[in-house]
Amino acid sequence: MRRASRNPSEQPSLAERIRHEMDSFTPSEKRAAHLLLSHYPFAGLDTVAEFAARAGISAPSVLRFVTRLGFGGFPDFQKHLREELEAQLLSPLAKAGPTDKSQGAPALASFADAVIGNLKATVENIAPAEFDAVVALLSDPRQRVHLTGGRFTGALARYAESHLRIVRSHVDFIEGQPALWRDRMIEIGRRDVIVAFDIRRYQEDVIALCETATKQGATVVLLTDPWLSPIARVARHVLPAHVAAPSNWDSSAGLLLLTEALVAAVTKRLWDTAKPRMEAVERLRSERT
Amino acid sequence: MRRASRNPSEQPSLAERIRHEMDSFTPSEKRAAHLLLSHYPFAGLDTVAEFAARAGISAPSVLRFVTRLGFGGFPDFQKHLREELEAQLLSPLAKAGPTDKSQGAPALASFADAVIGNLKATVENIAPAEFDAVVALLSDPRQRVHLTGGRFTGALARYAESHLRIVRSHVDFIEGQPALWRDRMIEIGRRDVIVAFDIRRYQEDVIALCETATKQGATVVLLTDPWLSPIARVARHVLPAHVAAPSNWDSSAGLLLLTEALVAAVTKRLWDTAKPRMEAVERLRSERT
DNA sequence: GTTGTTTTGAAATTTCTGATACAGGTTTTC
DNA sequence: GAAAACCTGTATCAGAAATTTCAAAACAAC
Repeated sequence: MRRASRNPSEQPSLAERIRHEMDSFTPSEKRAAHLLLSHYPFAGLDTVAEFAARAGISAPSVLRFVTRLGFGGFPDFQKHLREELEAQLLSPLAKAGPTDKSQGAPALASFADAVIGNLKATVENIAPAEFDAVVALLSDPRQRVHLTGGRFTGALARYAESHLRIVRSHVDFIEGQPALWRDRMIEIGRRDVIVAFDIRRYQEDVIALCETATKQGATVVLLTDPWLSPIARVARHVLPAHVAAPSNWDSSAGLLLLTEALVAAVTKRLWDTAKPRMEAVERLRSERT
Repeated sequence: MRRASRNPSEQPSLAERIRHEMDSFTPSEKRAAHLLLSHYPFAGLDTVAEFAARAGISAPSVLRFVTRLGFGGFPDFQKHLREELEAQLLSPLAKAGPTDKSQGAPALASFADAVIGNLKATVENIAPAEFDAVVALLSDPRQRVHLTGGRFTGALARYAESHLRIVRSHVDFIEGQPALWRDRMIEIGRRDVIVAFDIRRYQEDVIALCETATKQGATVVLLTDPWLSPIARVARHVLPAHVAAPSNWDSSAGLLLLTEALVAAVTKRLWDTAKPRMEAVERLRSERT
């Protein structure tokens, strides 16, 4: 056990220790640990009863947890949290070096760094007017909205659909395979919006779908990577997202960010009609149970 | 709108109020006030007795002080301090993003800030051992991997499936509805891994699926929010992600981050077998064209 | 299956904290 | 200078919170 320096910038934070010992905990202890880490350290400043209730375990389990961490009792534990918090808040260094990426899962941390970089780059490269125009389009109740995507991005289209379909009507998901959408195309026209997700290894069938829809007079919104899918040629609006990651696969986090931001904006804009819809859905869900 | 503006720059801090009302305090109250301000807000987080001793006054005087500030009692007072502290500590993240949110789409920029904050918090709260254990599990060719999720998170499960299915064999997606998976359960056993996505408004059918699978001897991996789905009780591994966003919906970006990081790690680990598989898929795709 | 071990929560117990009543002292006011 | 109003601390109480005990349940090993 080497004796680390006692300098204030160093943080042998309790959180770190917990993370490190996580696998040696019992199931109940893990629940306590997760709760604490998720709201570190505030979750631990409540009473034992409150903490136990939030973690979904019993009070004694909480006590055993803190004892296991080496504290004499719950008050001791809380005192430590307070002191740690105070030290961290007072130390200006703490703010400078936020993430202790020293050890642990370097893979996860560096991956996250890359993704965060993507998000920032994505936001900066989006034309605000373009974003707003898409929001306006998706908020127009007269338009019918269809979502589609490729092998991987299809999941994002589904994600968008599952939210939008609650917020407004006339929302659906179109499978990528031509055989599945060819027939529908006769009904597609000026009042339809196609939101297409398509990134590198652009997918023929999605491209074909958008081209066909455009010919019918539909409006195409494209979410793609910075190299732009060929769909950009026919798309009315294009929102590119950075996708590079330290992986053999691209990261879709930027696309998800745009998707969620769009959904949030549309929900806000249609709030008067969206709210009762959301409540109705909630009611139906509870009835089923 | 019940809640006053949540804007971070605003500071209706209790400290400010105390400073303002300072001259209307009695001598004892002033001592209490000074102590509190000198170590704000930590001095107030101790017990009444401790606080009284440090301030050099009696416990009842402390009680009168907090009552005078408008709190129902000492616990109320402490709760307020904790909440204020928490809000203050979390806000720097929001400010951190110096993206030029001045113009056009402030919605997008602030949304991105919140998401980035989520990602950081998510990474910090993941136990490396837990992450690694999940990677090992998903990299085990003897295990069969099944992915599932709820209304919204189902899309993430599909996203994971579409990647994993290329990297390794025995990967599939299970629809949430019990009618669709009940039959399959007879084949689920010790050699099966269920990766479940479940966030707030935890979904009964997904919970039921995991419980059933656990009884059959399967291993459950759970990706959830910090409040932990009930599935955590039966899950072998739990990876929580922060989901709060300035929206009527939660953000799944943290879950996506974890998903992509897992896929990246598994791909790397299984690279020897994954590479030929990926090439084969590529070949098939080009042939079809 | 059966046994031994570990984990867990309900309930009883103990400790301690926050709250209150009251009396002594101080300042204010006429 | 006396009375009133006001602070303040001591002693005490009520209640809540942490802790311990113990038996049931889950789990693992055989």
